[in-house]
Amino acid sequence: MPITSTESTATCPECDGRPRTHNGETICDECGLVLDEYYIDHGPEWRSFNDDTTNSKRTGAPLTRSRHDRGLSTEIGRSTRMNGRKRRLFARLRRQHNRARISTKRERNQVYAFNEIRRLTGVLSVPDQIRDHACSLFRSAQNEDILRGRSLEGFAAACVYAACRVASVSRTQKEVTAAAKATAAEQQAAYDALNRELKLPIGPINPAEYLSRYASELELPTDVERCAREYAAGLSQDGALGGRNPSGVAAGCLYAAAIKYGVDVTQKEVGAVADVTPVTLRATYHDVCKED
DNA sequence: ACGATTATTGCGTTCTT
DNA sequence: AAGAAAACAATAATCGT
Repeated sequence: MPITSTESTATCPECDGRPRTHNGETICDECGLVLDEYYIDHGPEWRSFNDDTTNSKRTGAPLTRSRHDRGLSTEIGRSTRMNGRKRRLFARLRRQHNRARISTKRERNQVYAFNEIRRLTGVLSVPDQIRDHACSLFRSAQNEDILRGRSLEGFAAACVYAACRVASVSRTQKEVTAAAKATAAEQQAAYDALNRELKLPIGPINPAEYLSRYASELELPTDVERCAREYAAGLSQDGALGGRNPSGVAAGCLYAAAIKYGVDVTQKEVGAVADVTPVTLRATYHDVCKED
């Protein structure tokens, strides 16, 4: 999905400036007013696999927080004024209608979740392969019936996060939550369930997974990044990072490497991109200093 | 619920200009 | 000497189990 800045034809209600949509947010150029929080994808609809559901229904009330039975429902009422053939006919209709309704609801959920996953992977700019994996995770979740009572948005976010983890292209949970419609708690609940039921092959996060991303955000030279990678490898071999925040470890190694190469950055700056405080960053920085 | 890690805040110290 | 950055300590919050 392209992450582009596009001009909108409408003008900002506050100052008549030109709103732009960027990274999923529509923001006014002039006054910074956020007009639309969510990314609307006008691209061709994307379906995951060669599934045979060709006649998807896409009408009806918009899904809210998807508890199991919210959304549209049409019941065929029971009447005492019928009997005999007619009564049996309507019983059959009711049965079939309910079956059909459940199947379309399931499909609608899937379409909704896929769109959300698609939006998230776009905002977080992760590769298409991971996006597809996230969708396949969601289908597995549906098949295992672990969505019941939990929010769709949470599962969408959790699937994206999980797909990143298994592909070793980690984003922090915070990063995903920030882009997601789900709350942190919903995402957490969904991710826990996903992990528990599907037994995902997820090990501890290697701090090195964050290095290249942080390094490029700080515009550090490749020498520094490579050096930081060595530091991280050394620390993990010594087992010096039990239980530490991997994001903080990455930041510490990056900072240490930058200092060594005489690059001018502050702990505060490095901490900002890694979303940790200078204090936590310092902990591994000191460990690195002890190494040599 | 508990232990460890991390965030936050405040404050004296060190380094730079 | 002044200002910024790093260091340190205490307490609150959070996380993993």
